[in-house]
Amino acid sequence: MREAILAAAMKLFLAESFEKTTMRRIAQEIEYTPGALYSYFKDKDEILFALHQRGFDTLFAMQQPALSIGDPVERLRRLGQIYLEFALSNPELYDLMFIASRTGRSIEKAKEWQCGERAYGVLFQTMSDIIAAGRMRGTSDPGVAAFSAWAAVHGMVSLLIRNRCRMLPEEDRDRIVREAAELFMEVTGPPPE
Amino acid sequence: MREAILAAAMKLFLAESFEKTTMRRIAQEIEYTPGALYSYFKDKDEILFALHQRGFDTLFAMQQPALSIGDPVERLRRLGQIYLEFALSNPELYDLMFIASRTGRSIEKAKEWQCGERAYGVLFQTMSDIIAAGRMRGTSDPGVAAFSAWAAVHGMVSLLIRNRCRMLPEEDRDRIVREAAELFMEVTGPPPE
Amino acid sequence: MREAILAAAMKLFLAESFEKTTMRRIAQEIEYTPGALYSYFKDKDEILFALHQRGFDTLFAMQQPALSIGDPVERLRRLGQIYLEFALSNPELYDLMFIASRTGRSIEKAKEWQCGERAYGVLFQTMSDIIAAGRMRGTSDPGVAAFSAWAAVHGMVSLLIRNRCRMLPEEDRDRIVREAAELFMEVTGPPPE
Amino acid sequence: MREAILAAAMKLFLAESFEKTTMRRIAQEIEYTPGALYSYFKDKDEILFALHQRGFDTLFAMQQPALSIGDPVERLRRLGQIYLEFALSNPELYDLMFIASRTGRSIEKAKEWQCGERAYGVLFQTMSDIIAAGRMRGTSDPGVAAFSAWAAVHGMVSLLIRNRCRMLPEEDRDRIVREAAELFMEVTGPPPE
DNA sequence: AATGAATGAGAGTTCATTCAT
DNA sequence: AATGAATGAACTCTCATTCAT
Repeated sequence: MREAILAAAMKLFLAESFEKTTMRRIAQEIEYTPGALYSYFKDKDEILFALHQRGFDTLFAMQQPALSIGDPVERLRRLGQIYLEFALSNPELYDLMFIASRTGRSIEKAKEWQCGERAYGVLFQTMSDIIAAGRMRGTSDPGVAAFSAWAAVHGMVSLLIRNRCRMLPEEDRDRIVREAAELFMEVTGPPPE
Repeated sequence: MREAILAAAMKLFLAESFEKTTMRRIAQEIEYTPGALYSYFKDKDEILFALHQRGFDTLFAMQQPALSIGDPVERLRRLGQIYLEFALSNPELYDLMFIASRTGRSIEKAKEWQCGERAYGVLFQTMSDIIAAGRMRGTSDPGVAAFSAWAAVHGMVSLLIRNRCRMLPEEDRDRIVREAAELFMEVTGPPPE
Repeated sequence: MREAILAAAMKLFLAESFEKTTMRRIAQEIEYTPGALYSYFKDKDEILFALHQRGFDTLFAMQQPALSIGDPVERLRRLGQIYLEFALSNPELYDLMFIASRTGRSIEKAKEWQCGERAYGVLFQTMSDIIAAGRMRGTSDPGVAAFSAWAAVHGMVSLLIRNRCRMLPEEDRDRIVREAAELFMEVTGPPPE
Repeated sequence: MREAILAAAMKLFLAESFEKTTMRRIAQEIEYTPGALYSYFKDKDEILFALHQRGFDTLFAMQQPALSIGDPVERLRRLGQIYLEFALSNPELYDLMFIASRTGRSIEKAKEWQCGERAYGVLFQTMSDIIAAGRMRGTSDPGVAAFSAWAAVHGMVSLLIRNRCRMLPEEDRDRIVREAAELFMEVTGPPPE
């Protein structure tokens, strides 16, 4: 039942826009009255927050298989692919998680980004490992490296999602994204002898 | 006269926020009535679009000094710095240009991104030069290289603007951004002998 | 069972406020669902009305000890004190009984003020006694005297409850109320020789 | 124009109740859309507050002729009559001023009761004069005396307005009110020799 | 070219109440 | 007798927009 509401909310995110996802429309979508939503969620924020968490849970689950990869460079490559896969197959969810303006307090709360930070932690650890292995070219600060890597994939994804890539021919986008991600991998170097 | 309207709109944009830039407030700012705006602009979209273009003009102007830098790697570095500078000192405007959902159809029009593409062209050309000079490590496709570079800076900026960086200590952000940008420069290599 | 509902409603009434006493909260208080209330009371009005009556019962009970006071002037004084005590320690209930606009028709019904009139009867009788004893200064009409006395205390109470007494220093209110009530007693005179 | 809105608001106070006077209904009354009201008043509070002030202005104006009465006891009597006259011929306005629950902040503000305190000041001064002339029986505190007198008339009026006087025969009410007010005058005494 | 007045749609939210189960 | 789920109407307020003047 909460399920149906969340599904409707998500659908509206996708079809329309973040700002146009109103309580009224969600209700209309599931053919209920607006008031009914308040039996399941305290307010609009709580709906948004639930979607949010759902997204992070999904992302985290997708990351798991990569964690067992021993070579940290290879692990980074795989994490990047997973991130892209997640983002491009759940664009509206990604939008909510990483792009949308925060409206309510729910997203401001400390708790909220526990999930976000968990995912970030995975990346940070991988970068530390790469640096420790002497395989990072330009920095020895894992914070810098992690942010840089995250930004590289987020940048691509968010340009695509918010449709700022008209200059990339539609049919080449997949290839370009893949190769651009691979290009970023050049910041890592070969193993030292 | 359009000038005054746009100036007022821009002021609100920069000072306050995207959502608070209402027709009422723009009108109030220039001490006119809301209705008066409609003599100069068809609707709110058209004002937004004009701000848009103005943003691109500014960015383009800021890029100019870099164009005369002979070494294309150095030119790329400078272009990146300029981009960051533009974005971080005009966050609301940057938001409108590169992040905001397109609300109206005016921004959907083909014409729209002529300006965006002009700025992109500068980057593309620089990447071509780098590749031609044999200084790009991982790719020989200037489209891939340009997109990758753009995504790297856009990613950082948009995470910052939309406030997804709580894990970065406030006081380190500037440094981290600078170093992360520099890290990306590692995708370029030394000149071949 | 009705009992529990009324107790909960009364609790909310006394603790919070008239407007916050909603069906939802009453139900929540007794850990039932809102709908359940409708098995015991036709509607919200009926609950309000029952509280009403309960208030009058309480007031009437509080009045009892005073009735045995032989000296009617002394009895009046005591009745006034009791009235003030009741009102100021149950302000929300007093509000419902004597100030609130009648919302539903239940309170409009003739029946309703039987209880009110019973309390009034006590006062009326006391005034008659005072007049009969030749101790009322300005009138020989017990109706006039009773209304006047009631109005004197109700006036004070209702100004306090509805918060129109900002000009009285907070710390003096109790004293002023007590002395103002005593001042009214001056309308009675000494026993004739 | 503001006039029409205030008139409609007042009419609703009278016909329905304080709480049922909504923006929608006011708008409907004057056959406008709700939004239109916001051109003339910032919000609902401001409408209420305007009515409020209007009431106090009227009351204050009505008090003026009495101020020149030299004998303070006579002046008090006249002020009481004026108060009753004001209240009973503007019951819904009186209700708003002295009975209605305060909803918004406007009535909470300090400024607000300047007008109320002005009217109270007139009464306070009169009581001081009476005490100075040695004509007050039971107290020498003008604060007590003023509050007591105010409460006496307010009590009568508010019982009448909120319709708690079913025990008074309709046709006797005027007389009873008049005589009850006169009875209160007994708290003043004859001039000392 | 500009105003003043007004519209109409829509926002989130809350409430008393109903009714099949 | 009681629940769970839902309704429908109401609330205040804001906004882009229109249009006669």
